[in-house]
Amino acid sequence: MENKRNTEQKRVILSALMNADHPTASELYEIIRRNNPHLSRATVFRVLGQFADDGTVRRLNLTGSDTRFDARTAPHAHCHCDVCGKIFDVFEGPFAPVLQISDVEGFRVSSAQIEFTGVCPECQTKLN
Amino acid sequence: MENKRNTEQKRVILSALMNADHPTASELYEIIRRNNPHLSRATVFRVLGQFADDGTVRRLNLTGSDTRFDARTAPHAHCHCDVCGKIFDVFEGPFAPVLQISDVEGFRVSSAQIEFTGVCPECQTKLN
DNA sequence: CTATCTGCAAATAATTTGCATGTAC
DNA sequence: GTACATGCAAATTATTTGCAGATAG
Repeated sequence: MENKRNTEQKRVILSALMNADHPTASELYEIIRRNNPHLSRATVFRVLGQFADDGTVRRLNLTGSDTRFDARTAPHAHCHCDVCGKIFDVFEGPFAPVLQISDVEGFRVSSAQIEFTGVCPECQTKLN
Repeated sequence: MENKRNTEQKRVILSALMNADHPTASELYEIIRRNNPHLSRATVFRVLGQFADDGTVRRLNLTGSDTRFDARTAPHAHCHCDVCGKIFDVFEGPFAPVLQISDVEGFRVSSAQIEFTGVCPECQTKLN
């Protein structure tokens, strides 16, 4: 029922998301707006929601309350820096197998999210 | 600077949270309200925020956008059922070591969150 | 053509804040 | 006594929705 037509707006939104760093819907809207003043905020929310529902993008619920979006759909974890606020994608590591778990005590798992909170290498350096 | 005084409201809020199931601030407010009609919604938000900041409770960013709170501070993962919406705490499992990771590619980890999304055992039974 | 989409503005819902009063220490 | 806490209502902010006009297929 969702996301049936290929529109200019959808192309612009997806392309902007691929070039952005885990933005919220509003942040992405502000970016898009510079080159597409007519594309509305409601459309950004609507289209991101559709994309998330049909698996084109991932919806992230990270520290900081606002929902963020990620165009990278391959399983990966996120590292959220408390200092600079940046979010890093991490595809490999000892946690990787957890992203593949399909059963937890009888609970049938369809997807897993891992978020690490802390301080990124760059901010560690600055703090010294 | 935060959470300096031990007030009746803080005691009521913490006690209600310990008996509730990962509620949002508003959900907890509705519960508390039944027995404490004078305790205000703003106080619930304010106190939960302080408790989260000083480590008394955990702030959860799970699927569903609204921030939830958890009085269980020991490291554990969450399983979120897509069908009934219930959230289950899971303390043991192959993912447990991930909750102890302190370094991810140079990123200094202070805390980790793991959320599994899927269908709980009870809902699996109902679906058959 | 016509079912979908979009833009706009108004509506919701969550969370925060200002400020006067209350109270823990 | 005084700094901190609370209640209330108003303010903000994020997100959703209704609807009329635009457009993909």
